[in-house]
Amino acid sequence: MSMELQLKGKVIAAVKELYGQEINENLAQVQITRKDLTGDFTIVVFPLLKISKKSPEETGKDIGEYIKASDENVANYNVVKGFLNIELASDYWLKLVNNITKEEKYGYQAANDDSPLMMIEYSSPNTNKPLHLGHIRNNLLGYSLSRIAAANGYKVVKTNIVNDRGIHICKSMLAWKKWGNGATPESTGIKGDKLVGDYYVKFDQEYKAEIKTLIANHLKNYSELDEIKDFSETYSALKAQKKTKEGLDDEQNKQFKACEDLSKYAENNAPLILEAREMLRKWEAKDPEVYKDWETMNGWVYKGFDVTYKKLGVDFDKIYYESDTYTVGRDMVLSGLEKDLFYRRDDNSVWCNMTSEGLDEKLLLRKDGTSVYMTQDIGTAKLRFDDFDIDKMVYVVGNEQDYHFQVLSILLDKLGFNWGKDLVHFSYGMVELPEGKMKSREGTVVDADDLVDEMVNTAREMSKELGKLDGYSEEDAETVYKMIALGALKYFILKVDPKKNMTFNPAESIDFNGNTGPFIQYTHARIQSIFRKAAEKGISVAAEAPTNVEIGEKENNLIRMISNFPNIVAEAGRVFSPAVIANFAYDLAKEYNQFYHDYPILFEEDEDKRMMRLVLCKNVGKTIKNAMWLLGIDVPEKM
RNA sequence: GGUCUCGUAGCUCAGUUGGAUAGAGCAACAGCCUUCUAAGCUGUGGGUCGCAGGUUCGAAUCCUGCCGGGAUCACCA
Repeated sequence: MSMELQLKGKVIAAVKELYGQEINENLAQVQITRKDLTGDFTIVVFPLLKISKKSPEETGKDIGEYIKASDENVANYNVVKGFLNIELASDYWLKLVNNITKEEKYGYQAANDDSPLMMIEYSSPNTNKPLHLGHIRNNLLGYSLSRIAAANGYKVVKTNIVNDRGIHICKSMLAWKKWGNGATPESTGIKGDKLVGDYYVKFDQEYKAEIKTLIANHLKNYSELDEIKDFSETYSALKAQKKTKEGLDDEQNKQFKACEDLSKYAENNAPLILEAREMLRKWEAKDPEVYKDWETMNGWVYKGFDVTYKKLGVDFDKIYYESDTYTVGRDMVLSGLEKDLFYRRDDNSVWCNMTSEGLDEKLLLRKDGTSVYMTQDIGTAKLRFDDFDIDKMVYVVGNEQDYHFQVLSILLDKLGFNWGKDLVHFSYGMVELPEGKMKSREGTVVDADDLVDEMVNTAREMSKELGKLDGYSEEDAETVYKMIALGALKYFILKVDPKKNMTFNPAESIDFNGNTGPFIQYTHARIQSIFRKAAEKGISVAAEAPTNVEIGEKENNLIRMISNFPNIVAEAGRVFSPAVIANFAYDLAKEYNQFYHDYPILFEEDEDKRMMRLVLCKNVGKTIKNAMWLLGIDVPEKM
């Protein structure tokens, strides 16, 4: 039982003994003492004043005295302004350290055959463009979550759903057919996912041009727009004004409606989009030529993705492809239709009425019978359910999809999936640039490969300048550069509360000093260096620390922090937040560096103290390593 | 407009079930390497926790209203 719980029990016992009243356990508040005050645990006495009918100071003293007398681990206590600080004996803490030493996987709970299975979906790329910074956040969060879940005793299956079909894929295929002249990754030397992405952009440019022409040609059909000079200027001006408080007057409203109509007409009737839709129909009909091109181009993209995934150090246990799941989804929807869960409109499209759940009506199949996003997710769920005995399903998907998952949860529940109702949408915030959202069509995205490469270059330059890896082979040094670069990037992303939007400024490169991954990695390397030096001096680290020495303030802080690590892991698992782990690792590293600066370790003359500190260092190193593993960050022996 | 979400130092972010004097890093300035790795340590300056009420012994944290940013409400995925 943890000391926190023990103290809680003591407080309850003390109140009963001293004031003759049974209290609810949430009145017995025990927390970790603030760093700037003396003590290890703090009991808040304010909630007890009504019962004690004494001043905060007196109440604190009463309870402090009782606890000190009844627990041999309690060395002393003090009362400050209604807060009772309990000080524990040195040997209590040192025994705790010796227990931690025994656990190599300290902080982790192992899964067994009966453990619940958590499936975590993350990444979910589209095969029409390369991965960017937004995907990086998704991948890093998903990967870290899977490790945190594993450390909390879950069986974990990491999964990926590849959006490999749909109109967006047809767009890049069509552009490549039209303007590609048979270009391949081999012929151009361009990475496959980027090559395909280039044609997606090309499509968009040509499409926009067609829309413009169409609008110009049809402007005369709209009498409301007779007078205007520039269509897009007028339209966006009206849009802007609609958002303001004044809004639009009747005349402007008519114009606005006309703009909307014309714009919609052009978007739906541009030759390119008609061709792309035709291509999608052919694809769904398994037209051999279209299908072959589709396979070829997706093949290029997968090769490109593999490179990026490897670079990021993420992987999957099972990959699903929408091209396999969308028909399953369609069948599910049709069977739901038979059971009257859904309904068909006159135009043949299929819908689900969710107004009783406070939501809208949701389209499940288009009038031409093709699938939409939601249909595919239903099919994917079905296949996963067939493949695995899922207890908990977690979707790592951006917060722009909050509504989608609300709907999906209800649909899956209606369709009889027992985990549908409490599926977890791990909803994370967007990565924004200082000037706003990233837009792939406008070329303002931060490319994943470029970013990692740039970080590795910076890490290499910095290491060489500092000369820390002299004596390492080129290959070994390169491994460390990559470790540091990824450490910086991963920590930078993961330390932020996942549900919040975060800002990334590409102009200011990610730091390697201060509250960063390399700072924590450095701390680990520093600790390992001590053991190398110790070995040189012929000092071996004992299995147990002597418990007969007094520990200092920094040592006490360190022990308290590492002993709290299992609670941190549990908390991170409970709220699905790698940031909790990241902040812990930083605080621990920071505390250790202060200790390192203030206390001699190998130079300590008292042998027992020296040994105690060495054992403590060992455990701090292990805790840092284990914490960073949960973030998917490796720590070096030397840097 | 409806729904959701965020607002903490110049910038990027922490802040536990409500708890003590709201913390880090970056940037700026001033120090510390003839002892275990200076990617480190120490110090200085920097705050109306968006605003106004409310609940409470106690509010950055909970409630209400307002202001501001973002997302979403597609036969795009």
